[in-house]
Amino acid sequence: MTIKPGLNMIDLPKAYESKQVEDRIYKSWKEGSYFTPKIDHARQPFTIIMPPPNVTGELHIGHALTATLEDIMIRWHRMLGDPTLWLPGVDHAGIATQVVVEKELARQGLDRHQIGREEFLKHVWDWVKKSRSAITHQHERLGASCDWSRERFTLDDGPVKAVKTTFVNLYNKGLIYRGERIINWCPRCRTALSDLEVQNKDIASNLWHMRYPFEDGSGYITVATTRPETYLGDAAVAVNPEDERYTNLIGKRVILPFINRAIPVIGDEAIDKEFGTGMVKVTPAHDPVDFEISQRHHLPIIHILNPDATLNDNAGPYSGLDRFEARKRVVEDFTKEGLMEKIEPYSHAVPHCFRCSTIIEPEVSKQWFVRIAPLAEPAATAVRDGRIKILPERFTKIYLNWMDNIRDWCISRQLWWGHRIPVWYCLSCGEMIVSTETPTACPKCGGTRLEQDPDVLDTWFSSGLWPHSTLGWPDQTEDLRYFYPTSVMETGYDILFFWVARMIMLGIENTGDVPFHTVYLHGLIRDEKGEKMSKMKGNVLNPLTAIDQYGCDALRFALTTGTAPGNDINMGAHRMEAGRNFANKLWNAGRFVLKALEAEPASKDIFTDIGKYLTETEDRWIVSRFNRLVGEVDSLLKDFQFGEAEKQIHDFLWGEYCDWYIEISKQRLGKAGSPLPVLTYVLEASLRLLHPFMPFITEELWQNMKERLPQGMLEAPALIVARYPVADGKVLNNRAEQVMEAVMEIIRSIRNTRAEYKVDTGRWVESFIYADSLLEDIRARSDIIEMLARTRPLNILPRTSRPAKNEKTLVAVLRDAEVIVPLAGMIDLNAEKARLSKEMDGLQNEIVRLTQRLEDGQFIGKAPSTVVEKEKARLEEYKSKFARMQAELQQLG
RNA sequence: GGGCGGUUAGCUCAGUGGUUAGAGCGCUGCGUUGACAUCGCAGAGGUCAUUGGUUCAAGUCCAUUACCGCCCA
Repeated sequence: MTIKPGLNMIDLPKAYESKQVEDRIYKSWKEGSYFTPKIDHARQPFTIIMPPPNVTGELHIGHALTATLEDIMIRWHRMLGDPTLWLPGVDHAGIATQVVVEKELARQGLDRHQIGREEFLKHVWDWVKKSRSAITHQHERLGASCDWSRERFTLDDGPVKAVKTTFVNLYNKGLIYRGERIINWCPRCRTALSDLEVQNKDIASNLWHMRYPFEDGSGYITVATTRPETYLGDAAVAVNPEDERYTNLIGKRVILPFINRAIPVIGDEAIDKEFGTGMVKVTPAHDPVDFEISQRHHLPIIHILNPDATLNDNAGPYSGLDRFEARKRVVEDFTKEGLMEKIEPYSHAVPHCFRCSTIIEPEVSKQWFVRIAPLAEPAATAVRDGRIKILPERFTKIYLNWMDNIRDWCISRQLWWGHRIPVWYCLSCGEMIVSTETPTACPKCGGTRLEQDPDVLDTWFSSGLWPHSTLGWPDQTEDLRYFYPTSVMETGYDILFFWVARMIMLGIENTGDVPFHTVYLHGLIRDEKGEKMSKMKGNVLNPLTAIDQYGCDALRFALTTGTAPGNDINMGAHRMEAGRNFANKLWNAGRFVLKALEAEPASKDIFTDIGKYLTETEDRWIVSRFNRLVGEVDSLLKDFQFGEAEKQIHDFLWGEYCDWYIEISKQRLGKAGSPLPVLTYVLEASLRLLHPFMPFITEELWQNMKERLPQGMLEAPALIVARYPVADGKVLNNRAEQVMEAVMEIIRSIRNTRAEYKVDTGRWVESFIYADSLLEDIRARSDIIEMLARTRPLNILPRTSRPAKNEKTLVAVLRDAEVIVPLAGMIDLNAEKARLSKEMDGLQNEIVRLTQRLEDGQFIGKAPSTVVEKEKARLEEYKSKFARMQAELQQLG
């Protein structure tokens, strides 16, 4: 189908109005079904699985960057003709969503425990429905050309089946186990967390030196700790067995004050002799290192905390207190009794919940774990041997370092929202049943009183299956066979471990093949001052607000242009203004050409035979420059350098097409030998080149152009499915480029002179141009020089006819010409001489440098001949220029 | 403690060994030229953090120091 342009020429507004364009264009793309690929087994597909945004609420600016970069790749490949799939989806986001819905309930005065699990989940599903449609809408606003017909949610039947199947398989292989280990407990979320979900922050605190009296009354020992309240759970005091100060103490017993429990002094190599007093309290239930010590010495594990981090009955007089209040009281009591030897300021890393920033309690707990090393090894190998390439490359080392030091992954969460662990316990005989199907009876005793494990899985467990679960795994679907392994995984570097690493591990485990061939990691978006965006700081940039204000294409431009892969981006109004201004510039260039197309009938063979319309030097120049650009953009895109590619397109359109070609074309428009075919050809192809980056404005202009051209000239029904430009080496034209460089340089030098001497804008000035090898070519374009430099009469003469003496004139010595502007009575002769001398100094330095280089046998011998030739040419050019300047200087007297 | 990144114009940043290092914004001057003032023309502004090395050639590669930031423990 074709897209009807929204506006007729007469209504084409002077400024680009994104609001009049974007929704209409997006709708037309959807109606054309352009986002859904056609499976073609003769062709290699290009596939991106979109990182599923959390269903917690709205997209933020980071999602906008993800969507933009992925859309650029997707649109580019679609235009290359590849079967292109971009599969969108949403993540149920266990903790985050549960927290959001709990807050909603709290506003209504409700608590999830009051309404029960089933009722609570209904509320969550209501939330999910609303949030999903909001996210879809936002992606549409961003111009995301993803295949909505394949959209997935992590709690859809397919992904659920994938999760259960994976769990059961890993369990049967012995790679999932249930055990009592130290985990990270968030007392606010009231769930276990994985090591990755913990953020360590340095906190200025104290080191408390506490005295424990010996049981036999022979004095006391002193231990140093950062958590004095945990003394209530101490099972021993440990010293390094090689610490001569204390070896005699090993085997003695000390009393824990106030609770009067006796514990032994033990020796263990893990103790750092330098830390504190060299004597360390051992709290097995609440410290990872102490837990390991307790395993080695068979110490009892004494829990002192309730799930909400109040102290339990083991805490004796302190039971019922909050952990921080307990700390205060313990310190007070020890101090009162003379048992606090000293308190010294001490800064150390304290674990915090990544989600709610509450201080985490390490805690021994019975949880489900993935035995990860057997999965990590093939995942590391896949990157080491290049089956998966990580960009920017520096992240490879970070990835491998993490993989090589990986620790078992705690996957159970004490939440209600998520994938329920597919494990049942027989209440009759205690048998554990691990199954993808809900069992009806215990296979061991036949009992029917079965209870499913109440916990759910870590959200990242299901995310880790995403590239294959979305395509249908464990079923061998056509999509899975055709699109897997996918092409690129594009996401932020902040979730390299959380997500990318786990997708690689689980992808290889489940399918035997890598989930994607390339990992492209983008940076974080910061505010204009380079600070991290956060709701707390109030410096967040809402993508929809930005789109409303500047337009989608402007936002996309701001997010991707002039940025380096993997680097953080400072975003703000200035960048988006630049994007909007560029869109407006392009819009007006389009208006100019479209208007001309309405006035002049277009030739039918513009796009098939542009060669015959290249009548003037500037035509050959712009077409040559454009095709150079196409080649450059092609190699940049292949190299994932999207920002640089976009910048070059921008520079060409603004700096060459608009600033020069359009200006020059005005003179010939509407006459015989009109440049309209060239204007049209270059604009049309430029729109195709730019389309992946700025899809809306390019489509709108392209449709407007299509409507104004004879039927069939533009074959594609829409720009989104038009062919991406391919560089045509036959139209590259060095001579045309050299001549135009000279012409532009001449124009600039005259304009420069006019500005310097404040010649009125409207006034014509006479000028003389002396040239030799390019003389005829320059003379052929004298009308351009006249018009753009406002110079008349313009005398273009051979160098041989240069008079021996000037009057007081202004002189510019250029690469291929000298320009003389006689401005009688206005010239400051001394200033002119100084300017020339200064320029000659710079030139002289270069001449010396180049001469030395070219006399250096090493350089001649080792540098590539093209470089040597280039340098020789430069030297000649500089010498010539220098000599001509010298002559001019003498003439000035 | 280990690792990584950054340090380039007033600001924010590109620069993937080979012209006298670029862009956007800001700044200065001029401008109502029939695409565009969301614009045009012209201009000022840099010892590419430091020191040393590799190379015919270094902003670019290697090492060092300083400062800033991030990740891991």
